Amino acid sequence: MAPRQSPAKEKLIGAAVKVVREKGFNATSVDDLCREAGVTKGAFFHHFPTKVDLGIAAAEAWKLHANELFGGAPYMAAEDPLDRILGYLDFRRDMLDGPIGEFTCLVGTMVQEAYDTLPALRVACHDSIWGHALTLIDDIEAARKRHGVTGDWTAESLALHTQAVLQGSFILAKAADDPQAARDTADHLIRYVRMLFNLAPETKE
Amino acid sequence: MAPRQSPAKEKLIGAAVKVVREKGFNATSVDDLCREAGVTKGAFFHHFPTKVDLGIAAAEAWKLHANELFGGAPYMAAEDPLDRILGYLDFRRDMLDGPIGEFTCLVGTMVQEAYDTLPALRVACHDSIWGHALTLIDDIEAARKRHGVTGDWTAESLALHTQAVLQGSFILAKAADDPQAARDTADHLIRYVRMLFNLAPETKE
DNA sequence: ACTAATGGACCAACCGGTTGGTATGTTGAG
DNA sequence: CTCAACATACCAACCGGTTGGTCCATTAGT
Repeated sequence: MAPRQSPAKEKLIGAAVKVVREKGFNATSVDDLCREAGVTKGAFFHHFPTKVDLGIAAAEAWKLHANELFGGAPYMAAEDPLDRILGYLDFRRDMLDGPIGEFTCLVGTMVQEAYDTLPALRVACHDSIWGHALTLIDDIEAARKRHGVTGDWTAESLALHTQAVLQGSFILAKAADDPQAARDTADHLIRYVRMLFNLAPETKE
Repeated sequence: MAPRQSPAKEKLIGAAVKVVREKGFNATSVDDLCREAGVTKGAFFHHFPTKVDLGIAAAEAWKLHANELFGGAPYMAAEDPLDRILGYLDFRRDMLDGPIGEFTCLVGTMVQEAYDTLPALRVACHDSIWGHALTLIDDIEAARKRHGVTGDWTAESLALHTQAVLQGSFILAKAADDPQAARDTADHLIRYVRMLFNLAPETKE
């Protein structure tokens, strides 16, 4: 019983998350992944038929990781759904610090390389991004009702917009080799959401 | 004199812009580029010492292309700098249509793969993005003065924010294999800028 | 309880094709 | 004649993936 997933498989997924975020999917070789995971090539192809399949598994693991990380964060305990949304955005902004490979998005990186050439991986990245955005929609809708906010936009499009801004902020951070521009753009996003909900601008500390 | 740059060089840069946008930098081989450009490998390495150098040249060409395209657009004739900004954003949104590889950003794609492994290419991508954002700053600053808008943000950060949102919208379009989500996020950006300048929401047609 | 068969996890060595890059030649304009 | 602009042929390294096998825990037969 207790099948307990084989350690090599988990180690390879973890290695993929780490190395692909640094080097991209195509530039990461199977040997790179095996070296990082501390397993042999035989083990790799025992668990994954192709390199793309590991990418897909990593995208799925990434979605689970995100939903666990953000679903269990302290701000999720707030009673007002708007506070949960603003708490989420603050949390995302404050994450934009330290080494760039440690706060950027695995699936956003992969889908840039895969969208036209590796359709199965593209779908896995889509599911990962949309799956995370989905967790925001209910709170956005609830906050809208609670605070009587109307406007010509949908909860889904705003949820996706937050993800787009964050993905774009990662690109700025990578281009500048500095997370400051990413934080600035996250601040604009926060300002926008506050304006949509008729809140005063964030007070500077 | 009119040295007229050698045709093979121009053709290779054009091929790089096209193929790298579709497949990414690493997945694009030198042979791919030569085939697309209709030149031989000898011509390639006659003009570019390495593949990365072609990437850098393509990033520079991309910046020139962007500044020409947006600098010469009709909305640039508007007298009010705010109208130029809003015209620019509308133009960017309306571009989000057709095949994905034809409206996405070359340097945004490349820098995702290059930021940690190919520093020279990362710098070229940075210069390309920042160089384009720079062209927006003066209008933002002028619009701010003209319309008496204050607020806790800088013209530079807003210019970069517009680029981040667009880059993020490309990722959504690639993930979904559909530009609709990209247009929706561009609409949020437009709504945000209008709110910053105290304008009423865009009227639906 | 002992054993033989089964099958998943894993490994080292290897394979053919592709990669970025080079060496050497050819051509045509000034 | 010279020199830039190409073209042809080639190479060593690396790529994703395959091979044939070992180790070992579980299970079925007796």
